[in-house]
Amino acid sequence: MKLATWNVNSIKVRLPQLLDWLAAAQPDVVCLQELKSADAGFPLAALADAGYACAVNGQKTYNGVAILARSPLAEIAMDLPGFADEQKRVIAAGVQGLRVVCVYCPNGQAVGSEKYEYKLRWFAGLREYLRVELTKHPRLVVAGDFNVAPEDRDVHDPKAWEGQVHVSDPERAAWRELLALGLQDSFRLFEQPEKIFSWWDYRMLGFRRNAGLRIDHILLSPPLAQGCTASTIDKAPRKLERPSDHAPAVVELRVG
DNA sequence: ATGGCTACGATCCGTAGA
Repeated sequence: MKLATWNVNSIKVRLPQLLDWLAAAQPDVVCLQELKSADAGFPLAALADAGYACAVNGQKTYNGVAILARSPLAEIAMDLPGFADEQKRVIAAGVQGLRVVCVYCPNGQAVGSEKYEYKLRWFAGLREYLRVELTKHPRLVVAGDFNVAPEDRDVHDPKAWEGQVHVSDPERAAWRELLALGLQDSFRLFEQPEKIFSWWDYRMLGFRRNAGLRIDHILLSPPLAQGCTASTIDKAPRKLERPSDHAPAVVELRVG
């Protein structure tokens, strides 16, 4: 099974690129973030024509997440239970014997800001949610835009980014608390080339200079990590005209 | 020089992303 996550930065603008990418990459399951669309504006029909069922937790202008799958989606759940939040950042579903949680973690804006404090509270809520999910679903995938670069090797210029939002110690500690639940960063299950990133700033020729961060991740519970045969980032869509600023992260899983 | 793009929803600029 091929499972992917992609922050598309507007489903409306990116739909043609998404359809092309689905046809080329042939993923079985795709987690999408930053739809920037209400449920009513989500292109269900176009994706059905492409062979995908969809579970959507949409929001106008900001946020919004969805799971696409070539097999039926079951037990769809929205948001973090017990964490009051207007922002649509989480959707989960059962698919092909897996539990898939799609997340769009807060950006945090700047260390010390109100949004940064919200980000840290949100991660605590996510951790508690995933702790419970793992007890119910041993075969768990958590995929999405985490807005955290876990280590300095996930940052193009660690010196320039030192202490900044996305790399600060409290954010990285929140990330490590997710791993402490027993989840594994699929990307680091394998030997990887240096300077592989999933996001590049639109400004300053970020992509051309490979001035990026690895902030889009696919976490796997132990039984799934054991059956993971590849974890990569597909830079191809980032090279197109009018791209998302994020590239898809992709895993190959052996599933029973 | 703390900016530089891009998307959105409001106008002809502000908010947000990362």
